[in-house]
Amino acid sequence: MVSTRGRYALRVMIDLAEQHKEGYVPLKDIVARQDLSLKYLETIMTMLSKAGLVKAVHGKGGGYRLVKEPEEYTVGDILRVTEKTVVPASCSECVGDSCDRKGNCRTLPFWMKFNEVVGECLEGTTLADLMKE
Amino acid sequence: MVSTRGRYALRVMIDLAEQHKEGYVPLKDIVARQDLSLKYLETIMTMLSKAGLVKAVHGKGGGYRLVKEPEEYTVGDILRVTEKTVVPASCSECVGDSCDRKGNCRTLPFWMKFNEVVGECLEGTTLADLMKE
DNA sequence: CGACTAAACTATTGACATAATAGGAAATAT
DNA sequence: ATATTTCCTATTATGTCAATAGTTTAGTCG
Repeated sequence: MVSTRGRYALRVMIDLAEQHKEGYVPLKDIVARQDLSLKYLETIMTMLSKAGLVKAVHGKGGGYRLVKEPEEYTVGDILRVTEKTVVPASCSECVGDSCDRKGNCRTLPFWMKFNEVVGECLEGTTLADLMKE
Repeated sequence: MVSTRGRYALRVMIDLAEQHKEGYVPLKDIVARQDLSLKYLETIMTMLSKAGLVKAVHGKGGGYRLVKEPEEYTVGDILRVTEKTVVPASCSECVGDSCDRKGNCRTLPFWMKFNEVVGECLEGTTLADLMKE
């Protein structure tokens, strides 16, 4: 389940995409438009900034802006930053791992498939797609 | 992310499906085959039993057995019992809900789509499918 | 009936993640 | 200088998960 943090991050990124031509956008403005807590969003933005998804500028006239074009961000790119895990089951990773049941595991193929389906949906949608909705 | 509980539940259900002709199977046997904690599995089995997915019989010669045929259980049926939530984002439910942003929400269509894709994968696979793997 | 077996119930523990808030420090434009 | 805005470092409350333990209830078999 995608957390509140991830859903907020997505909303903010869409907001930034819509203001993409306007230069740096202060959080204050985004908070006003999206009706979210400033303090909470600060922690989220710091994550996005550290991950290199947005560029931040301190001080007056500063704020955040996208580093790339909206169509270059997938939903997965964004959620991977804020969610502890996006992989739907830890088993999806146990292929090269220390799971002693691999080889004759009845469930592994399903988890792999599940992981693939979720991944396709996450990587197949960009910010630009969401702006059109 | 699907929890350990859900993954164990799926494994046990597959195990029960394989022993489907054998009558009631005590947890002790399953634990031996699957190498899981008896006490922890008890709590999981009680959930499955209360939900009506398996029938339980106390005492000597007792144990658990499937109520229906393996092909009649989808993975979703099982995970819905053990997972607090299988819906990938709470937004997927906010359609008829109190979310004051619906109507002009940029993210809702994506969450709906995501929910649908996950649902298809979960409902499109049965215990019988997993036995073949 | 009585011993045995197995599920069911209740409770507890530790670990961890999430959501949200708070105060101050560092950077930057005017 | 001052106002603005990001960044850093807590802290709190809440909730879930994973696992274990002890006891009770419900059947079976001799």
